[in-house]
Parts: sequence; structure tokens; C-alpha cells
Amino acid sequence: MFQLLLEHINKRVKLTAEEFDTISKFFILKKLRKKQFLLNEGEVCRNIGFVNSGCLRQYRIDSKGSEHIIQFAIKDWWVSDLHSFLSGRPATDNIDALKDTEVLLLERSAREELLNACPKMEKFFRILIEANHVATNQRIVDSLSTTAEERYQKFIKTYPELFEQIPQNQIASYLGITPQSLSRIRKKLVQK
Amino acid sequence: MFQLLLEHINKRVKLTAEEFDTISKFFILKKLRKKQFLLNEGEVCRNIGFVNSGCLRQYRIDSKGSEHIIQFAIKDWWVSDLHSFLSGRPATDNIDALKDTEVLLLERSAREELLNACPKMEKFFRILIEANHVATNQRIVDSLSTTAEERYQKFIKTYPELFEQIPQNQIASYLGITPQSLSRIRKKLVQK
DNA sequence: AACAATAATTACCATATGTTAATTCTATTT
DNA sequence: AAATAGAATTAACATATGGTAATTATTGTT
Repeated sequence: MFQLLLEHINKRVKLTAEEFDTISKFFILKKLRKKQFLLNEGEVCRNIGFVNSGCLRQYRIDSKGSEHIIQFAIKDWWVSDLHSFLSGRPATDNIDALKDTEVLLLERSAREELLNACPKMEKFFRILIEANHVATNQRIVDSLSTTAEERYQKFIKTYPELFEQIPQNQIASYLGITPQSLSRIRKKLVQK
Repeated sequence: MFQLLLEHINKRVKLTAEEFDTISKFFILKKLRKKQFLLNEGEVCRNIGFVNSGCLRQYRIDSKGSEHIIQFAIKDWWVSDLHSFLSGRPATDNIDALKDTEVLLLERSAREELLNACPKMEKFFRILIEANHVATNQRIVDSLSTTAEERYQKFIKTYPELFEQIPQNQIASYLGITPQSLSRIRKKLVQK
């Protein structure tokens, strides 16, 4: 149950046998059915989640009422409204399951304890936030500088596992275009 | 010379008189002429800078060779290729001055020392990175969900001081459109 | 003041994406 | 298996933005 998580961490910061034992104690398994919510906007986000299986999406409703997917999360990824989690302020994002999903949750207080019990994890979380920061900046540049077709192709290349698992209309939302536009783009790509 | 910086920090984490004295010791003043570079892509970014006066821009060259402005920085703002600074990897971004500018630089090692001398600054930097993270996420959603006209109006509203100081073609680059498109948008807005 | 460089504007046409609406395909529930 | 809901596709038209090129305005330099 904790194997994937422990390997995931161990890839980034080398763990001792002891630490392996310790870490898993702080996580709680949660099973979500398809369409079930892990977080609703307005609530405070009380945990960060490591995805064991299934798939989640994190999205935000804009002022015109349409959804925009900030991020997907499948096996071996983390998910959270980081801002809300760190600041304790109400979340701006929603998180729900695109299919039946298992997440390992780390609550705010558990995270504090974990950091005390295993200071190495400080480094791990820094790496995590850093990676997020880099990816986000790149995504801004992409969204400003490339066509939807290019973004789609890059998406497939960068996240082949997501492409396999996620409905096209959700991918369209992530890319910032309508499902119709994406369909048109797909058609064009097949013809090439 | 350090007044703006100290007030800036004090607004976020309350400082003692001692700390006021300590902090400024770790910063180095650098004056930049218009068009001078603070960072070139490929170099490692060795510092983060607090802008005392003037204006900088941080930008990246995409695969087609065109510039995209990631961020502006005027008085009371910070500037750095954070990823490069924290990881020690080569910078992807360039930073140069849009006008004569004064920055207070904090080097990697100086920052470590500062954090030892004044642990409160840990919190300050966390706040800084957090704010950056939130703004970046919002910018993604905006770039995916709004028209250039809306982004322009939001820009003016959110950053009136930037709008005053920065040439339209630079703002266009920040918004992800051509100067011609922005000009068209401006014309339309005047007519309304 | 004259000149050169840079920035802003305008116009024309091409293209990407949105909007609306209908149709087909696929998955889910009963 | 039938019924229903959800997803993907297609088409016709509207609109926003890009590309190219020329013109005017502004700023900086000698």
C-alpha cells in the first residue's frame, strides 16, 4: 500500500530502513469513487495527497462560469491546493476523481510531525514545490506562445499516460480550448 | 538605501531593531543602466534582487525565437530566476533593465547566512515563494480563459504602476500578443 | 536642430479558435 | 437488452489574433 509512495520519495532523497517505516505512519488511505470530491473550493485544503491509483483533476471556475483544469494527477503524482494548504485560507480550486481512485493523504499536522521525525523530508518537499514552480512557469510560456495544436502535441508527448487515461474533453479544458476545437485538431493530425 | 527593503520585509514579518540592522548587511547594491543585463540565460542565477528603483523584465526565448516576458519588476518587487537560484542549474530566463535601475542583491551564500542570523527570514521567503505560486497559477487560468482584451484590462487594473512605466510592446509580450494586436485593442477601448 | 533608432499605429488578408446546433458514438444504469 | 447520459465529432458561421508591410510618432544621440 505504501510501496509506490516510498519508492517515489526514495528516488528523490535516499531513505534509511528506519525512515521507510516511519514515513508511512503519517499517511491515511482514502478511496474515492469516480466523481467524488477530495476538495471543494471555499473549504480549507487540509492535506496533500499522493495518488496510488486512479486519476484526479484539479480545476477552477472562472468568472464566466467555465471550468479550467489546473492539473491532472495520476499514480505517482501529488495533488493539493497548495496555497490553501500552506496558508490555511479557503481553497480556490476543486479536486475530484475522474475514475475510482486511491490517495494517501498527509494532513497539515501530520506533515509537521513527519518533518520533525524525518528532517530529510524538508528537502523532499522543497524539491516537490520547486518542480511545480518550474512546470507552472513553463506552462505560462507555452500558453502564451504556442497554438492549441502545439500544446496538444506537447501534452501527448510529455504525459503519454495521461493521454491514455483522460477523456478528450478534459484535455481540452486543460489546454484552454473547446472540445470541438480539439476534435478538429485531432482530425487534422490524423490526416497528416 | 535599505529603507524600502526593510519596510517591505517588516510588512510581512515583524522585525526587531536589531534585525533591522542585521539584514541590510547581507545585501549588495547594484546599479544597472537601461538595457544592461542582470542575468543571461545559461548562466547560473547567483542572487535574488530587490528592486529599489527603476524597472526590470524577466523573459525567455521560445523555440521559435520570440521573446516572452515572464514578469516585470519595479520598485518594491523581487526578481530572480528562482529555479536556477535554488537548484544551481543554468537559468532559462534573461533579466535586463528597461530603464536605469537599482537593485539590492542577495547572493546564495549570503542568504544562507542571513537565514542563520535571522530565522524569521525563513518565513519571509516562504511567503514570497507562496505569493509567486498563487500569482502564477492565476496567470495560467487567465491566459487560458480570457481574451487578450480582458487580460489587458486586468493588467492595467492590477498593475497601474507598471502600465504607467512600461512600453506597450513590452506589455504586449507579457500578455502573449503582438504589439499590433495590442494597438488594435487600445483603439477599440478608447472608442468605447 | 538634425538624424537615427525605437515604438506605436494602421490596413489588408490569412488562420485559429469560439459558438451554436445537430449527429453519431460510447459508457453507464436500470 | 433497453434506455439514458455523457463524450466525440462534424458543419456553418462569427470573431480574435497573427503576419506582413507601410506610415507616423516618440525618444535618444550626435
